Amino acid sequence: MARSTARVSRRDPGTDEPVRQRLLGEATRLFAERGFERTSVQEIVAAVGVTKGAMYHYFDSKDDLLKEIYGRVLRLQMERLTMFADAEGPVAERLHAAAMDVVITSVENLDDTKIFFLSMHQLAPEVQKTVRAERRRYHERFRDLVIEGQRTGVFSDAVPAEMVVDFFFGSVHHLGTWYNPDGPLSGAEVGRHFADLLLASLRP
Amino acid sequence: MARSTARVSRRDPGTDEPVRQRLLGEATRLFAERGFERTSVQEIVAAVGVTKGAMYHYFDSKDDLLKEIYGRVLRLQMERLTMFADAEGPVAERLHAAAMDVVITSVENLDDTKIFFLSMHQLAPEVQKTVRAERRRYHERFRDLVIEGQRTGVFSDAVPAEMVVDFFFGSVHHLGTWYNPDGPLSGAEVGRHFADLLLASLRP
Amino acid sequence: MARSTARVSRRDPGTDEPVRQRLLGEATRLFAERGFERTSVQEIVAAVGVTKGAMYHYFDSKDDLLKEIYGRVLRLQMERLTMFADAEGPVAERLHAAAMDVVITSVENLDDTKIFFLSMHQLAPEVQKTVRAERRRYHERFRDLVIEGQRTGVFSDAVPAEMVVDFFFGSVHHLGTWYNPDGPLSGAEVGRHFADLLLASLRP
Amino acid sequence: MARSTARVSRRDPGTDEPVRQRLLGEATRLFAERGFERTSVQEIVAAVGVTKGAMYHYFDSKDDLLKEIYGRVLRLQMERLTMFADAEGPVAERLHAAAMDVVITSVENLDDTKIFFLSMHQLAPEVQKTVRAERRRYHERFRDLVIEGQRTGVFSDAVPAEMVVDFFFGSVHHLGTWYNPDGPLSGAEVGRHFADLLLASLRP
DNA sequence: AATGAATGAGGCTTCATTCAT
DNA sequence: AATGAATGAAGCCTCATTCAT
Repeated sequence: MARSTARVSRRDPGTDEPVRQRLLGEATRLFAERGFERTSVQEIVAAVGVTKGAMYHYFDSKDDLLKEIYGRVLRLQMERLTMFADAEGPVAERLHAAAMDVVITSVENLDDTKIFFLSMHQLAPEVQKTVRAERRRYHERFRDLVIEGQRTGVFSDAVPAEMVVDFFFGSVHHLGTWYNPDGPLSGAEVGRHFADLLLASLRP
Repeated sequence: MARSTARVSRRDPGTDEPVRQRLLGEATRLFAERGFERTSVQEIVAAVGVTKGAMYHYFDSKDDLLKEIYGRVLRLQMERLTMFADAEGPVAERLHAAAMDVVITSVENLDDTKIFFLSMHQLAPEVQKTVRAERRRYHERFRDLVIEGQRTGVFSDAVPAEMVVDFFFGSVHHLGTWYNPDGPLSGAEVGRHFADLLLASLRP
Repeated sequence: MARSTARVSRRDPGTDEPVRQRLLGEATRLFAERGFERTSVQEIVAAVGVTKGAMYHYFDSKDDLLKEIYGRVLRLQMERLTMFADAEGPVAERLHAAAMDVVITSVENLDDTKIFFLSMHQLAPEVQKTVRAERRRYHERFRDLVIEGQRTGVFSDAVPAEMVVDFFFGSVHHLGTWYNPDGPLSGAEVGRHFADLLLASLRP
Repeated sequence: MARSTARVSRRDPGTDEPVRQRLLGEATRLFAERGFERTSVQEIVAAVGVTKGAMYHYFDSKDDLLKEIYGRVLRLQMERLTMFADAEGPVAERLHAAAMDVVITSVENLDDTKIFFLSMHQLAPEVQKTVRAERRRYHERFRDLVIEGQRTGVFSDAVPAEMVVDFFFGSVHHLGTWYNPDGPLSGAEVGRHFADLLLASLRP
């Protein structure tokens, strides 16, 4: 029940009013916990302590809430990937760091991770398209690291880079299904293992 | 009222009534296409060409339809895994074959794959528990193969077997998200790549 | 409060179920009494003694109810006009009879008359177009009688036939605004006066 | 809270605040275009470029806006009728002029004409009563002209004066339904035709 | 003179399910 | 084996209005 997205409110201090952020926060928590369709607007506003009208003052619709959540996730993930991919150092190190980080971030915002693949259907077709396009760009950025390593002979090219990326991100996205924040493994530990597996599978 | 589930076992194509199977088939297609909650009973029966009464003759509820789908998937996957795991030959070969097969089967029944992780929320809590338990047994059977290899020194034990399995199945389950049957890659090709990556990551 | 549309149920005996007709009847009464927007679906079904679900079993939406009412009115009026216009006899007599009849029918179905011009806005654009087209055909049929009289010299052509028709039907349609069934004037009396005025204004 | 209506009398273009007039103007346009209920306060203020608070500063309520519109129409029409009825000259000429003028005025303020009969339902009962009373006085003033002509033998009394007036005004009020300012007919032309028809129908 | 956040009531509609036949 | 009418609960959303500033 930890509000996984608490860090988001730091995003734009000054502009973000409390109520809007609280609505987004509770919506995230509830969508992750019981799914978009099984969460009623009534439940969200009750959790925040306002009325429906307030929600419709800040958001166009229930779908709009979801859209905002997707936007937030996409923005955050791309930011972090760029940071690691553009760093200095050997490609193997950069890939390992980026891989570890996406696991850690996914675990820190586990609600977002759950929602991302559970609720794609609920987005309006055109929004879905935007999300997928943004997602593709993200994958491509990651894939380029693999290709870079393959070209320089650091990584094996037995399996196409594209597929390596799909393989890896499938694992990451499914963290929402099984990872338990109260369990024995920290996000960093899982991240290290996942990154190790990725790098191991790429050894020439 | 509960005439339905009793019949499930006689799934021989010749004995089974067409209507029941067609209902299950269309439900699977529609749940995969647009999600459980966004599919109405009306749409399912319309797709089959019968009325609601017919559906409620064969199934207790809309949830019951979903339960049947889960049952079918779990049964099939366990059957196939057992077949490959219990075969003769070196553990590396058996693991590779099982890994490839689960990909191929997931791709052949892509709708089932999509539904499995999309609709877990919709199952009644006790059914969810059963499904998770069955799923755990499945993972354990797979994990045992990895452990066997680690114990015999064929596989590295740098990463815990449990985690290797979670890593691998995350990738498999996410096939529903990106795999396109009309695309350039056959299920067998993806299966081979995935199995190769798994084995590569386990090299000592 | 007389159900002005009672005669409609004779339209298709055998096919029309009681509930559907009763819904249409109460909707007509209430739309005329307080306007479409100020009548809630709840009020309609309460007046009939069923639940909302029943209404949505027979009609697609509240708008659909209105559409049906328009269809009924248009059908009835065209039928009657055709009957009088196609009769035997001098054109002056036929026009007088048709004019009288439209007044009598408008008064007998006063609720329909009120609704017709009050609720055009509420129809979906495409339905509105259909209604207007049908209405135009009706006017043209009437106008043709005037033209026939003008061509044969029975009527003056000082004012264009088109305008004579608009002039006359404005009066007819506004009956809903002032006519009181419990007042001193019968529909036939008003009809005679209106028809007399029409014919008088057409004297050469 | 009731600061608004006091101001109505100072309608001199120079003294009046722009905002109040613009609100009334856009409200008139929108009510005519899509009906009172289908126009939201939000749409009105957006069209003017202010916020809701501004509207509630000048008007007590949305209904108050409508009341003002009715008041404006009633005042204007009575003013003009009085002008023509009290003029010099034979009654036939005065009636013809008054009849023509009401058509021209109705066409010049076509939005008002549309609203008048479309939105009567939306007025509070007591306001409705006032409007109807004022309207009756208006009709009576017109009817008196007809009676004057009938008594002096200039007009036929085959049809009661009351009915002649209802007949004529039905036509006038319905202009909002069909008259198109961009069409081939000017208001004056329609006015002449309508007045001619009225006079023709009254020929002894 | 005007804003913008927030309310609260009410509206339309969807839908899984039941039941008599 | 199957129909079709009907229910009842719940859901999303709109909107006129208020109020502190």
